[in-house]
Amino acid sequence: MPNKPAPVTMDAVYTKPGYLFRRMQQIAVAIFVEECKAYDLTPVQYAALVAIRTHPGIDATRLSAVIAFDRSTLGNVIERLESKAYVERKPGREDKRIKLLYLTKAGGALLRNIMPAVDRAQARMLQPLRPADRKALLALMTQLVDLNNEASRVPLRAEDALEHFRKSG
Amino acid sequence: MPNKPAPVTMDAVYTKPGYLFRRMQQIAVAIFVEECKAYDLTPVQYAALVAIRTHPGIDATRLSAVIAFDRSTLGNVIERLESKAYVERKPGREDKRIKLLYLTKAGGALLRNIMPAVDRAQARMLQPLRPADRKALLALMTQLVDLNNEASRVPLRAEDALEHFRKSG
DNA sequence: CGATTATTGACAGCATACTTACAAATTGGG
DNA sequence: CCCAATTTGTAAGTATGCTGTCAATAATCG
Repeated sequence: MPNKPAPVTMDAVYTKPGYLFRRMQQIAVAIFVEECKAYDLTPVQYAALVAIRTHPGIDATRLSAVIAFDRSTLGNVIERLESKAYVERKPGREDKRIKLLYLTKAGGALLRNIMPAVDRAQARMLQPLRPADRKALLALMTQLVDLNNEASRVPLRAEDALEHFRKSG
Repeated sequence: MPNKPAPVTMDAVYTKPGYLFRRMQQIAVAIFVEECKAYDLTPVQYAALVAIRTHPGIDATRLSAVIAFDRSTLGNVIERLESKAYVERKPGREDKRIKLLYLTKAGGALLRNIMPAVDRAQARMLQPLRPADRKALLALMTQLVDLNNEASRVPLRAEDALEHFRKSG
């Protein structure tokens, strides 16, 4: 029996969810960076700043759970934010291992100023769709990300992290 | 006039498309790597192999357009595929600058063998949704990626690339 | 034809994203 | 209370994904 011939098209890639998610992430980052280039801030750095503003005095491990980042990656991200003077690290009083994270004044000001650019970026990502389709896509993505949470190596642990944080903070 | 107080929640991140796309990409890669770990192949390497199978003798620059990868990144990807003996680089006859890419026998065999694992991975990504919602999400993502094609730094140029490739190939 | 321009692959550098490993510090069980 | 297990930050290693630049080669225009 002859083997099936190799397909001539790229459909094994183009029509698959994995490719579409990679491609859309690529596009989303490009749009974000373009809209925010006056502030020299990446999407990841923005998310970290928002999380630190929401939870002042959080430590790096809990922060990684709150924004679903790898702990190792986050170390470098915080270093860059610290070198730009948007974030401060202070040693923990009770636990000498941890370093508590705080926004500086410059960090808080940056977050306030960058908001319009971030909003423009987020709007542009869905702009090509009709308003009803934007809502539908957002709802489906929210659902899917939530239901697949445990599948990623660094699941989002917003609630757990907060609870633990309140105890020791 | 008092300023608006800083929000207490992470909604400025969690509910935004940028975050959802990053998160879903993270999840998609984790699922792909897990299903394909017996083959030690990443999603990017898989896409490159499929593209080379579809267009034997393509050069690196055209390949980057066919899978919407950065040209610089692609160099390293090809190096890894070459060191695993899945891909061969041969100098171009007419144009001495280019290096033509071909699948090796091992590369072709790998692609055939890995297909079930890739299919499992792609299915798992959408698994938590109801079938109708899977179709809807796929359709919306396909639309959005296509309509936003020019927004990314490395737009997909499947047709252009192919045309140019036929001329000189 | 000859000079400018464009293309190709390579390299360096920065930023995410993950793995494993490690030392220091803390916590829990016996 | 002490030892074992755990937690925390950090580091090294690999892999994407982007920015530049560069030299060699091609293509084009005057």
